[in-house]
Amino acid sequence: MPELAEVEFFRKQWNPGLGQAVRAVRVHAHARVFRGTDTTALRTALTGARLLSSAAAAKQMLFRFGDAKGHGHAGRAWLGVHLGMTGELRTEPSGYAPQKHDHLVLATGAGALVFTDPRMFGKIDFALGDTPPAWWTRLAPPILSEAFTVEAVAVFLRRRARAPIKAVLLMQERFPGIGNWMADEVLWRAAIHPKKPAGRLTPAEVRSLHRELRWVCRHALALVGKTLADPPRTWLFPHRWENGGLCPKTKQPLQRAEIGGRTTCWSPARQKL
DNA sequence: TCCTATGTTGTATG
DNA sequence: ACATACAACATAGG
Repeated sequence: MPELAEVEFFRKQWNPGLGQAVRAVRVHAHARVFRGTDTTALRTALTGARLLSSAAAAKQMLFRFGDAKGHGHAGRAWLGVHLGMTGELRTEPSGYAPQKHDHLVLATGAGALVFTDPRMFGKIDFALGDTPPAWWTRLAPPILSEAFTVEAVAVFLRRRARAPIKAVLLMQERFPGIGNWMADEVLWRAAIHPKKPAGRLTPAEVRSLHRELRWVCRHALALVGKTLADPPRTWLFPHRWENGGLCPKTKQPLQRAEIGGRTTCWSPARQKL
């Protein structure tokens, strides 16, 4: 279920482990989530290391580990987590027995830090070093940062002029953290049809898109990022998969179709081509 | 049985 | 080289 705000919620689920030393590491070494990752190095480095801090950006999380004694820079390690479609982080009581889809479990004095992912579209990354890995540093500027300007959006839409705006909003290189539900929510609020080619948005629509992107990110983080609760019924979110769902603004029927390879919901009374 | 699912990536085509 | 479209990945649940 993870987009921007859900990722922030799951990041915090490992907070009980902050400051704790890792006593043991359980790994499903051959699970797809470890593709491209050296699980032996991961186990060696994290066993005995202390969890120092965590951060979330876009749909990524980064956990920083250091020496259990807190001195020296030898043994600094970084654990990257992407939740894919079905990934979750949670903390279980000490002594927890890993279940089928619990691909990584870090046993600490404050409980077991669990990464679970049935479909395994998620990914675990591991790196040693004094500085965060390059993939983390190179993430696009957050939508809620100063660097995310109307002009940056306009430039990007011009380059993707022929693609439907819905597909363009899913591109992480410009809209980090936006996923299927947030894209639909933003377009609905901005009153833009999801099939509209990105290059055909008017300047006013681009400004509106930029404004609603920031609005949805800010409020999703405040609601979903705190408790994982569904957004209220004044949002499109709870209506989009309902049979006979109605637009909460117009009270007219919602429509669904596959756009940009993803099922998309919109309000025809409000979003026109 | 068949369809769907809040994601990304490799590959083919233009 | 760049932009675009889509199958593939793997599992569970309706």
